[in-house]
Amino acid sequence: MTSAPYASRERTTKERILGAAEALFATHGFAGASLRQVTAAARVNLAAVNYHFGSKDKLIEEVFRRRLDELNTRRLTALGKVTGAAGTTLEDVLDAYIRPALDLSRTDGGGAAFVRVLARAYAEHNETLRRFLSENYGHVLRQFATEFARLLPGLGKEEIYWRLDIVTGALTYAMADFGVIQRKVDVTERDHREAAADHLIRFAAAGMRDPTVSHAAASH
Amino acid sequence: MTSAPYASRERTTKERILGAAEALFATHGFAGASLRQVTAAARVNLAAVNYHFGSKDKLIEEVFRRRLDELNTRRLTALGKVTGAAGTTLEDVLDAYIRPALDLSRTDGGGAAFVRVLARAYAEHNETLRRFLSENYGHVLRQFATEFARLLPGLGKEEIYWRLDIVTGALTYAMADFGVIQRKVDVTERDHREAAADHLIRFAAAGMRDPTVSHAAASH
DNA sequence: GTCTATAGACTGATAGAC
DNA sequence: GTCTATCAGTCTATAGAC
Repeated sequence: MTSAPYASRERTTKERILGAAEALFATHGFAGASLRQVTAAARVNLAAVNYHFGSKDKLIEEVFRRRLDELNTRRLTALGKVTGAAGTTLEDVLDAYIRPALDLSRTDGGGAAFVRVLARAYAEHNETLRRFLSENYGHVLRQFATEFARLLPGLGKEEIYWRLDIVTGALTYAMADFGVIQRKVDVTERDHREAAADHLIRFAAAGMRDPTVSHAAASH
Repeated sequence: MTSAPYASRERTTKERILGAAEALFATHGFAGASLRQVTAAARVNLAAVNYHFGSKDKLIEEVFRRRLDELNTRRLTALGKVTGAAGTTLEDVLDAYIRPALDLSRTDGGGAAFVRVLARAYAEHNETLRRFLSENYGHVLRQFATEFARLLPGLGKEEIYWRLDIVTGALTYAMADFGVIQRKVDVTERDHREAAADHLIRFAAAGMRDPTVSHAAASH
């Protein structure tokens, strides 16, 4: 990492702050990264954050919105391409759900940092943030659930959501590169993520397809 | 939650600090929870943390050690009971891996808070902490991998680790209760976690058992 | 072992010059 | 829109009385 990768002079002050904040929130967390660190990395004045965003909390919100809007759109576009088609497989739908997320994590210019910010957000367990995510992603999840239900007619709606939730957990973990599996020196970052996506999609497909239905689900 | 649940008078100052720290780190993160908040919740003096633990970082370490030693032991005990037996199924081994973790998350007296601390630790991506976890858990993971390899002779060692990593991701997510699935009012906390464990074990079993081997794995 | 008091550094936010 | 200077508050850590 170079000393000030977010200070590229063709970007605006606002964008530089967003980029620097994303990287520092990923590394140190929301509480752990100070506005002084952010503005120093962005090579802007300390007062610029409050001028452009109003407060630290508003800055955090903007960091999320910028990436989530894009991921949102890309997932639905991918789903639209396979939905309703005759030969659509479970793997196709899982691919539409998983791959844009893992692609984002290898995007140049901050995407890789953002997925770690997102993982932190889940860990934060913040109610305000959960509501924000649910409001912005709720309809995406519902569209995917509908398509899964069509492909897996043996499973009830509730069972579909349980399984989709497990997939999301494994995906979040994989995106943020939490895993114990260390990339080997002769494997590129890109190939490593590709391998992770393949493993995840196959694993998820097998789990989703499992015909067994838990008796515990009956209690709901 | 009562106003000062960790100030019970039959516990020592040290234990009260650990309990309060666990709860506050879960809610606000390591950087977000101050020693003033911790000592206030524990109803001890501010200086007591530095007297008993030396520093905030050492306190964080102790919060981890206390719970991980127990989880470690319980997983290996559970694995020992099913390992090598004639009728042992994949589900039995997964149960030994998953259930102690989810049990911990419903333990009275702080276990539920700790799993959120653990999830935060993963999100922190801290190298020191990763080494700490790897040193303390590496051998546990290896023992489980060996047993999975015995039950799944069609899969290579590397494939086993990829899949175990996915299971760990879904488990971490489920433990910390990140999921979008909200517990319904007529379902107890205990039943909800039981349902989550059942779903997770079945899903993981199907994923682990999948005979398909990724072509991407060949690049390793 | 527990307390008060405080050092010394850092925080987010803002007022006001340019 | 960007700057300096600063306020008012917080933080960890420690010295020293009891």
